[in-house]
Parts: sequence; C-alpha cells; structure tokens
Amino acid sequence: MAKKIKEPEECKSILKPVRDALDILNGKWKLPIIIALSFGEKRYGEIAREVHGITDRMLSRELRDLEINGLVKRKVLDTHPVKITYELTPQSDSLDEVIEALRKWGMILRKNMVSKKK
Amino acid sequence: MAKKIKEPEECKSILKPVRDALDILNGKWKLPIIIALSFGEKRYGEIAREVHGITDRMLSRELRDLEINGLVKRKVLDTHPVKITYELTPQSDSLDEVIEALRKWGMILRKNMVSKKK
DNA sequence: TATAGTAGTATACAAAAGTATAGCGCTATA
DNA sequence: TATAGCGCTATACTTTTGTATACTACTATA
Repeated sequence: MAKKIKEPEECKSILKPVRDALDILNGKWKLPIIIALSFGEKRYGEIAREVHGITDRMLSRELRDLEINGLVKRKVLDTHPVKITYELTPQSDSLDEVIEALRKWGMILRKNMVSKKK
Repeated sequence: MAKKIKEPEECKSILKPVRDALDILNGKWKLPIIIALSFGEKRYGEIAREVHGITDRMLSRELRDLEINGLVKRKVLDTHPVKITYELTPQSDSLDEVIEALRKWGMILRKNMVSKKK
C-alpha cells in the first residue's frame, strides 16, 4: 500500500544507475577481461590466454573500449623491444562487489542446474 | 610471489561462474526487467511502461528467455478477460546483491563523470 | 636459417541483439 | 459505433557483437 505510492520513484532510482553501469559493461567479454586484470597488470597475450575463447579482434576492441571508458590503463614500457601492459584503474577496482555478487549468483545457478538436471 | 602461484586457479574459479551468470543476464534489458519485477508481479503493459525505451518485440522475447531460464514465472489468471502477470522466481530474488552492486557502481560512475566533465 | 612469440590490424562474414512499424482478436468504455 | 487498452506476433530492417583467417614488422631463440 505504502509501497505502491513509493514504488515508481524507487524503481527509477535503481534502474537509472544500473543501466548506466550496463552500458559500460555490455557484451560477453568486458567483465572477464577485468577479472583477468584484477590479479595485476598483464600483457596482451597473457589476457588472451586467460580469457578462453576470445579472439584477437575482440580483445583489442574491448581493451580499447575499456580504455576509453577509463576502466583500463595501457602502458608502453620503453624496453627493447617495447613491452605493453594493461592494468585496472581505480574506477574498475570498485567493480569488486559486482564481480563477487555475480560469482556467487553464478555458483547458485550451477548448483540448481545440477540438482535439477543430473 | 605466493600470489603468482595461486593465481591461475583463482582466476578461473572466478571467471567460470561469472561467465555462467553473464550468459543468462546478457543484453541490455534483462536486468532492467528483473528490477521492475522486483517490486512485485506486473502485467506486460506495466513492465513496458517502466522499462523505458524497450520495444514490444524485445520485451516479449526477453520475458520468454527469462521464463525459460527459470528467472520469471508467467501466470495466466482465468478472470474474464484473462489477465496475465509476470513475477520473479526465487532464482532471481537471489540477484538482489548483483543489482545493488551495479546500482552503487553506476552511481560512482555518474559522480566521476560529473566531476570530470562539468 | 627457420620458428615462435610480441601486439596487434585487415578483411570478410555470420549471428545475435535491437529498432520501427503495423496488425491481431478480444473487451470495456465513451 | 468508435476508441483505447490488453498481450502480444509479424515483417523488415540496422547495428552490434562475435568468429575465422591471414598478415604485419620486429626480436629472440633453436
């Protein structure tokens, strides 16, 4: 009752930031890449090996996207030959909670699948 | 050091469930629909009005998808004329943490944008 | 000298996601 | 009788996402 009056505003106040977040994290690969980088800076090839199934094209596009949105920093070290690393910015450090919540939910999913199917 | 040895397994153990979760929550609309339903069961038209910008085609497809994956229950009430409602299942109730984490992150995003841009 | 790793880009294509618009049969209301 | 709401589906289209394969120029190793 009191809920019905309050609801529309409450619903919007959740929807808006969530949609902002989803706009940046969209697609199949962004969070997996961020997770891989959450263990420390990595080189292109290292990320490619950890995020199974991603193609070079997608990886380079997603890294560029993430860089544009300020989630990832690309660093060129002037060793010889040059070495390039990617690392997270504070912006994506703050994704920890999102990732942890998704991990937990994914595990619940799997448990339910197993108990239903097999 | 100790981290480096542990990392590959640790990384995989996070990546797998997160990717399971993302496979089900993919796209622009699933979480917004779930958020709308988190305030209680709703009819098709009500959802359409709350999730701004979604087209009928997408809404009916996403609802079917969510139903198939056990996140939403479609109920047909035999009033006259029939009334159809959608409600969350316990499976998607457990998404609360994910949504809350995304909401918080989305708000941080917006704050940073404002302080950088305007 | 041949091979493999480095960090990607180029090209072409297929599949999925999303948009726009129209329409259906039904019922309740003006 | 006309209109609006109900819960969708149909058709056609565009955009985004993703795959597959080949290629570059460089360096280090076998």
